[in-house]
Parts: sequence; C-alpha cells; structure tokens
Amino acid sequence: MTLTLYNTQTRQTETFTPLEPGKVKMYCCGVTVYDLCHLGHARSYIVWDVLRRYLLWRGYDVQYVQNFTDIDDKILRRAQERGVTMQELSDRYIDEYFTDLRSLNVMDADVYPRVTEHIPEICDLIQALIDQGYAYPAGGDVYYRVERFGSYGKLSGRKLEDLQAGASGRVSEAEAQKENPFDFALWKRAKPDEPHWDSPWGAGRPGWHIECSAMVRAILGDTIDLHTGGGDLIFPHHENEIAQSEAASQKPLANYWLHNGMVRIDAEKMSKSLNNFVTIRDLLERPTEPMVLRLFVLQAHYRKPLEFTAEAIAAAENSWNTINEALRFGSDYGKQLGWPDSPECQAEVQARFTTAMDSDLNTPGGLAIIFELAKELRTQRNVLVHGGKLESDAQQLAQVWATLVELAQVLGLEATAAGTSTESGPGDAEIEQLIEQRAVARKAKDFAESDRIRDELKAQGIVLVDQKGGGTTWHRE
RNA sequence: GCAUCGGUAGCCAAGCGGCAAGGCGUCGGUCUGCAAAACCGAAAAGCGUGGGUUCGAUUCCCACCCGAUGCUCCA
Repeated sequence: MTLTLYNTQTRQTETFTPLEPGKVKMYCCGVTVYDLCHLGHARSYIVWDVLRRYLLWRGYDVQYVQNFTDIDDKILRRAQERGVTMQELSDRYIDEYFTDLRSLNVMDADVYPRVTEHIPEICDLIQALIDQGYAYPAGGDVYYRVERFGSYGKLSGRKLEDLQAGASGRVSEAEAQKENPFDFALWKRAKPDEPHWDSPWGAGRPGWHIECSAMVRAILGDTIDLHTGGGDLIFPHHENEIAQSEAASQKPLANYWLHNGMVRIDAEKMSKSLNNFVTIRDLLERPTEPMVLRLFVLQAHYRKPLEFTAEAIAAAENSWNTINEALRFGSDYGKQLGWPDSPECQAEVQARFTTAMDSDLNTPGGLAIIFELAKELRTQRNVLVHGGKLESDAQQLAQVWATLVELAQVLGLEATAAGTSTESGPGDAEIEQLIEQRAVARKAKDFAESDRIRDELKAQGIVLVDQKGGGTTWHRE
C-alpha cells in the first residue's frame, strides 16, 4: 500500500516518496493576519491537518511548518484605520487564528515562522538573487527578473508570453520601474510613516513571495517534500516562490505541490476581497459544533470546489450525530459490557480505510468506512438501551468501537460531550416531577394534559421518550 | 483570450475500463393513545452533449456546451 498524491507541478497523481525515508518535511502557506479566518481558511488548514495526521498515522516523522504573514499592505492599511500598530493588529489576529483553528481540532504546527522575525534571511536571499542576476534594484525597490528564470510558469502551466498584464486591474505605480511587467517585488521601498527595516537597497520591507522562500530555506532546507496551500496561491505566489528558491539554490523547492479547492458561496469563491465570507467564528457562535465543520469539509475531496450552504451544514450536523453517538459508545457502555481497556482494531477495516486515504487523500471514501462502523455501533447502542442487552458479541463490538475511534482520530474527529447542562430552564428534579404528573395523566387517559406537559418541556428543549415498558426517559436537545 | 480544474439520484459526494460507495433528505412498515427516537424496508442517477477507440466506457481519446479558479490582494 503506497500513498499517492496529486502533484500540481506534474498534473498527475504520483507515488509519495519522501527525500529521507520515514521523514516528511511539509510547509503550508499560512494566513495574512488582518482579519478573522473564514470557512475557506478552515477548509485549507483542516485538509492539510488531515494529511499530516495521516502521515503520522502511517508512521512518518512529520515536520510541519506554517507561516504567518505579518507584514503586508492590507495589514498596514487596517492598522492605520484602527489607529494601532501593525504588530498590535497582527498579534491580535494570530491569537484569533489559534482560537478558531484549535477549536476545529487542527494540530499546532511545529514551527510558526513570522515574516518580521526573518528579515535578515530574506535580505540574504534577495542579495543572492541580485548577485546571480535574477534580481535588480530600482528606485529603492528590488524586483525579480522573471525572464532570467527559464522555467518560469512551470507550476501553473503558463508561459510568460501568454500572461495578460494587468488582467486583475491592479496596476501599481511602480510598474514603470520594471524591466518586464511580470517582474515582481522582492523588496519594497518604505513610504513615510510605514514600518521599515534597513537594507542595502534602502529602508523598506519584503514583498509577499520572498518570505516563504526565505523561511522554508531557513527552517527546512533547500528542498522539502510537501508544499501545500490554497489553489488560489498557485499563481503567482507559488510560481514566484519556485523562481526565487530554485534560482538561488539550483535545487527543487518542493517535490510535491498540493493545492486545495476553494470554498464557494452562491457559486462564487469565498474570499475576503469579495466580502462574501463566513468566518469560523460566525459559524461556531451559531452555534455549530466544530466537528460538524470538519465533517462538512472532509465529506468532499480536498481538490474539488466545496459549496457552502446552510443546508449542507445542517446535513453535516445530522451526520455528525451518528458518528458522535458511536464514538461515545465506549465511554458510555464499555465498562458495563466488560470491554478490555484497549480493544484491538480490526486490521481488515483499517486496510480498507488506508486504501481510500492512500488514493490522494480520499476522505469521502474514508468516511464511508467510518459510517459503516458508526451505524453498527449506533444500532447496538439502541438495541442495548431499549432492549437491555446486545444482539452482537460484546468483545467484537469493542473492536468495532476501537477501530472507529482510531480512524476518526486520523481525520481529527473526536467525540464531543453530550449537551451542556449549563443552560437555564427547569432543573432535573422539576423535570422528573412533570414526568410523574404526565404519567398519572396518561394512566387516566387524559392525553390532552399529558401532551401539554410534553409540549411544554419540548419548548424548553427537553425531549421526552416513552419507553416500551411504560417508563419515560428524557434528554436535553 | 490563455491556463487549470470540474459537470454523477431531490441535495451533498466517491468511483474512473467489466453490471454506479457513502452522507443528508423523501416514502412505507414496526413501536406509540398520538408523537419523538430507534429499528426494518423502499423508491430515486445509467454518470453535461455529440462523436471515436474497445468484446465492453461514467471511466480512455476528440469536439462542443456550461461552471469555477488564476492571469501579480487571496487558503
């Protein structure tokens, strides 16, 4: 069984072979921190988190690095608008990033480099490019000379002559200084009142693309195994990273380039600039369980576009209930069923899961297997609750459960506790008393009264379930 | 215009050469005073369109239609 991954660079699904057996060096392009993360970011980081978890599960030693872009035009502008420093603004949104992504059970990276902490390495790299003729200073800026890099465009499959200059409608005033309109800034001269660093080319700050090249080199080395990010980064960001890094080192920057598909809303890409985004915070405060969002994301293959709708989230909510109930089976009933402390996993099921995941991280395929396990557990749970004993062998069921927990963990799906009992409303004793009253009414065939009590509790989020034997159980919604 | 990726049941979504996974929803049954929950069962796509290759194509090739993304803000 070998892992295969779709490599944007070759446009093929390839067998994954790390540079060094058993070890994986992985770099993921992180966020520019001037706002809250939205669902599109969530998708990206969940997907790469799953790749990382899967590699770990397969026994690789994974070194995972993800940057924060903490200097940028948009950060500056917003900081000025709010009357705070750029660092105050970026620090705040880095904190917010951790709040949101950790709640989605995205594992922390091993290193979170920040641009402002790597200015010397960035300057060294720029100098090396100038020395080799790949870059030139102009009026306090430094530009990369795209025509000098013969394979420019190899990642995104485009040729310089095919590019349409200014197609995005954002032509900078610096355009005139460039030798070629596609030359891009490595270093930007500081405007008055902007944060800046001294450099051989004058006071300024780094361009967007150079940071990743410099930080990958500083932390992971010239060549890494996996470089990941959103599909909207392929051009120009990743193309430019390749041009910078490979010109400097004469070695490949990454052996595998992986990109996730965009989240769409109303058939359009969700993005900050289109202002059509839904933040992770919005969703979680609705409230949507974090695991529901994970499930929503993982039910689609990572490279395909994913349409966000309220219906889709509602569907994922129902799906998650099934898995969640099954995940809780062990802690709820394991002891009473005499399960061993750590039941064995079912190798055959693990193998099928592996086959799905090996094929370019087919999480929908993996989830189909998880649902098989979850449905069996849920069925037995209900049989147990309603009938008092299991229909299937308890020890075998323990293995089903252990397998489910393990595979769900690979996708970062973990059981969440039953309804929080902190909400207001009637207390347990009061509920029990109402149930008692209702039982009396039912016995007297006063169904109007019994239904009234049931509806009243229902309105307060208390669901009554009449049992076969005549008793009534209840739970909070 | 150029580049890339898609178009599979009511919705979401796998599969990619040999009689179309899974999830959500829908319908029927069991249970119930009625519900809810749960359980059992069912219906529902022949895979964008037109050609071609093949014993055989949703899967490969060609053309076309539609959509998305990118073409120096972007996960």
